[in-house]
Amino acid sequence: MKKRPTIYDVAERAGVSKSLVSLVLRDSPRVSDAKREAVLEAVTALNYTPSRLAAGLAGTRTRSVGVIIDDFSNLWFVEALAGLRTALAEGGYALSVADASLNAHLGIDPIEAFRALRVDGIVLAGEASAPAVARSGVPAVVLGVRDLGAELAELPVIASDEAAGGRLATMHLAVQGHRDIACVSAPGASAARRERGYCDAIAELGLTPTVVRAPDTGEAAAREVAAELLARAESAQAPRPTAVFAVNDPMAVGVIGAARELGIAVPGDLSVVGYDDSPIAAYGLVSLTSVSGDPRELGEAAGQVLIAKLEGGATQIASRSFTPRLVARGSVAAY
Amino acid sequence: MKKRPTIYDVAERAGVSKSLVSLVLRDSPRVSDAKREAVLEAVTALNYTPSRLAAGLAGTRTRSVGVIIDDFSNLWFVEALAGLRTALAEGGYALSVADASLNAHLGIDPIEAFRALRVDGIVLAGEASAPAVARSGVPAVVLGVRDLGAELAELPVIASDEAAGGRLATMHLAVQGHRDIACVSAPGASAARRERGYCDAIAELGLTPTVVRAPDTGEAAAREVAAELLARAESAQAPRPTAVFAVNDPMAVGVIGAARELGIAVPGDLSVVGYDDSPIAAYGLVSLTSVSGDPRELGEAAGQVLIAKLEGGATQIASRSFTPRLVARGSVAAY
DNA sequence: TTGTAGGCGTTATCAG
DNA sequence: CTGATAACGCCTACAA
Repeated sequence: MKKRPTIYDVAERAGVSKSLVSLVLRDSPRVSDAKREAVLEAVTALNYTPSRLAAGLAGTRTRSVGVIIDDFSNLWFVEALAGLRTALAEGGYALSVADASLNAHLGIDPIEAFRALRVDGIVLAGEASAPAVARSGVPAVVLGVRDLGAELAELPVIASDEAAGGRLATMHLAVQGHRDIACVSAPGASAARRERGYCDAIAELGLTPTVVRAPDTGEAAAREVAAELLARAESAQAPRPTAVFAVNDPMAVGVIGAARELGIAVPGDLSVVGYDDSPIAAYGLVSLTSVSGDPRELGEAAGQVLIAKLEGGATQIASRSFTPRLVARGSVAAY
Repeated sequence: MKKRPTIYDVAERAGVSKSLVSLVLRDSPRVSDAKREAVLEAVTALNYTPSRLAAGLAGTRTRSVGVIIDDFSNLWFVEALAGLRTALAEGGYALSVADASLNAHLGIDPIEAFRALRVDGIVLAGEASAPAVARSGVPAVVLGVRDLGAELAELPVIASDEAAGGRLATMHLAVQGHRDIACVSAPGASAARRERGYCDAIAELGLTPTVVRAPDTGEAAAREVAAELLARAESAQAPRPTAVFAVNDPMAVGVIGAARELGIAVPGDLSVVGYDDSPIAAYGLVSLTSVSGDPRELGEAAGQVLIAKLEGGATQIASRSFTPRLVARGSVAAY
């Protein structure tokens, strides 16, 4: 097994100095075409791949950024990641991702891992600890979560306005004539913001809020609490809702499932709105009206803000908020 | 902004030499407890994080492996990744992931990127080009796909026996008394293997195969072809199937959706089996019987095989095949 | 058990 | 424009 070719090998084969090779590789303008071609030829001939390790060590930066993701199984992150990649690719940055929940389970600190990698910047996607990242001293942006920690840490926050999304969903139902609109919520900062949007809208409309909180954000938990909510007799104090806003799509599917088991037709007898516009919402069997935060757009914005921070130097905080939109499908009917 | 502390700083503060620090960090046994503690104390006091860049450059390996994933949005990979992480964490390996489809779109070659990172090994998850990886000379294993390319390249393959899975699903339906069992398939190697399992089982049972292929692996495409399949009048030549095996869960949901639109009850008039046991299969609204390949177990196995290959030296090919199992839910009824 | 010296493959800084 | 030369931070013999 022969050793990898180095920049020396390339230089020798091309008949130039090592520095010239380095310049060509980072396409500096001040290189004669002849020499440049000679170098390029040598590179391909030797199947040479420059070492990022050495480059990072010697240079002032690694041109890499780390992304800390809460939970990979959330499709939201996948889209956001795609947006990030495209934005960062333009700046020539490579990105490496870490799964916060899993790494925690394994006893690994992703921030520490990224410091060891000497990443130029960090993107915090999800409800991870912004203060810890800020303390690490690595330039960072927070993607998708507007919480106190991030703002205290003075990190830019690129987020969807989830309260506005909750409001949007609720208003959509109200416009369809619904007045008994319930909210199936869950633990977590994200759910809390969506729920607050619901409450604000309800208050604004002069209606009575009904919030039930499932023990977790999954479909099964939502199905159970929804079953209870829908099964209760139509008493004067708490009439059965004619519409439900669930704080995420799986939970909305849980609500629909519960309704179906009780013989309540959707959208005939019950309208349902979800959140995130995940793939399941588009399934024919579900056809769920949902609020979309366009995670891809968020990801791109986060990448741009981070690049600006890294290259522009002392850029301002530059947080950005995006307003979600409603994707209407077949789970809502007029009352 | 002060510079990062280096191993020199730690050594100085602890009153020892740089090499001793290096030994402590890699917990070599031959270090006196007193010195060890002094070093550890200095490390935390200085908030020192060793540079993987420098370590990789100087050492004989980087203790990192790259994972090339076909398409992040496939939940299957998420589980497999978790398994990989746990297995590789035991060996002290860090892993970095690349998204094949997205990187291709951006014009980046993940193999090249990993070579630049000097990863010790590569895990190929999905239908990427095994030969190219083999050519790169980096030790690698293929996770989840048994195709010709990998075997020709003499890479270990850790895969679920998908043909067995297709067979399993079909037999399950046959045991329930179904005789007109159709298969809703799609393009791709994976679907092809599952479909072949179906065909084998059908042949073995002496039944007539009915395969319809959707243009892609999505729910919508499956819904359309299923609608056509189910709508056709009960002619002598092609009776309407009483059961359908779909090569993945979203497609199965598409089949159920099509049935519902046609007023065909599931599982009353039509039984459906999916594949992958994705989260949606467990949703109450869907309650889909599905074949499970246990991707997490696969991931762990792949990690172990790769570690063996990296540390054991000249280990054999050591491919491993896992037999999937059936997860029975509510979408199948006796005929 | 501890310390010393050399080198890993680049980039960056200066002279030519 | 081009070509030496010194870092970069660590590992790995080897010597003490």
